[in-house]
Amino acid sequence: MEITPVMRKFILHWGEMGTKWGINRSVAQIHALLYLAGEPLTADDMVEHLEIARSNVSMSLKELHSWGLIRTVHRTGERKEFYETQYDVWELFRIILIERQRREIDPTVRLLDECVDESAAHEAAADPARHQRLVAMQNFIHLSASWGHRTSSLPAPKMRKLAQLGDTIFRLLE
Amino acid sequence: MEITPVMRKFILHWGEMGTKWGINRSVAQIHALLYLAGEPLTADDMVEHLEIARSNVSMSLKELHSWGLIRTVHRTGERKEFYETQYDVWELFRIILIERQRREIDPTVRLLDECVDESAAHEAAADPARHQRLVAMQNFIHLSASWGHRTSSLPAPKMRKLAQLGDTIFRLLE
DNA sequence: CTAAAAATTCAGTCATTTCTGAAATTACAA
DNA sequence: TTGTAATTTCAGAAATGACTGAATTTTTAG
Repeated sequence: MEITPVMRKFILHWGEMGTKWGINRSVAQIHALLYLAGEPLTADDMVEHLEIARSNVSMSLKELHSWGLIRTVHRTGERKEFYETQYDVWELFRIILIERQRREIDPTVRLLDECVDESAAHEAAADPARHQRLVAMQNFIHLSASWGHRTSSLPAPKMRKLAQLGDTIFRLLE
Repeated sequence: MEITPVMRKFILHWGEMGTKWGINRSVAQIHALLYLAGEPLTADDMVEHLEIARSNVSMSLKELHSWGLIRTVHRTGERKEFYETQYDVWELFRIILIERQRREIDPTVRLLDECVDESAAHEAAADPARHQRLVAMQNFIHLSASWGHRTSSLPAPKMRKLAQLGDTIFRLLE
């Protein structure tokens, strides 16, 4: 497997994009590389193509594993481990949605519930309007979380279908 | 205006959340403070409540301005400037959506279009399957961008309505 | 078992981002 | 104008996050 100019371009952009969304550059680059490669790669392949340290690859693979974005593949007659990602973009989207939900949205839901409860108990009387703003934010986050959960529990083909329903959905608003 | 325990809790969490999504902690905290305050505040208020340097506040306000998330308010008889944010969560969501679209999604659409074009011209023949994966990613990003643009050009009340249409929409999938 | 290969861990280094304080600029009241 | 208050800028300090290389652990072929 060789890196073509287009692959390099995509991988570099994906890495930058990752950093803007709170994802480590190496992690994003490795994922992009695996997606484009289309076949399982070894850690040493990644070292060679991305020019990063072996230990960095190891840590990044661990991270990708914890996200459920890659799996380890064994090849008969090969001692090294190979790593592979999902090739279905909708499946990838689903996995990332689930994880961000679990790591960031759900804790925020909990925090806002706590804030609203504590506010109701001790602070709402002193400033009802502020309490209302907290509740408004709570509602927003709850609604977002609900969309996230429902969407991510859809199988990938249904998610695609939902996304392609754009026209129909926006027509409902008229 | 005094900072209550609930306000402090919310502001600190918002700051942490910001860092996980690529937004500077001080910027997120200031925004949270303004949202909860419910009234325009001066830069010195922020220095006092968030315990950060005046210059940091100044830079962060500039950043919030560039996102269109705050506006400057003048008070008669007051020499200082006051700053205020939107209090409508849907309006806030709309503004953030537009900006992230403009800064990150749209450039990614462009990059993927370029990648697919260059691939078609020079690389697709050598590896048609990889070209197809690029196209799949391009479609995904285009679809996301389309949703983003349509959603963010909806007025806030319609956005809320759309979000609350969850049940109806998911029933369309059955 | 043993030895070599592969993978992982982690302390320390490097790079980037964030934050500060001093200085410069701008705004405005007198 | 002039002087003072307010704001902004920016160079450098501090903090954080990313990455490396050496050492350790795990795996497996012989």
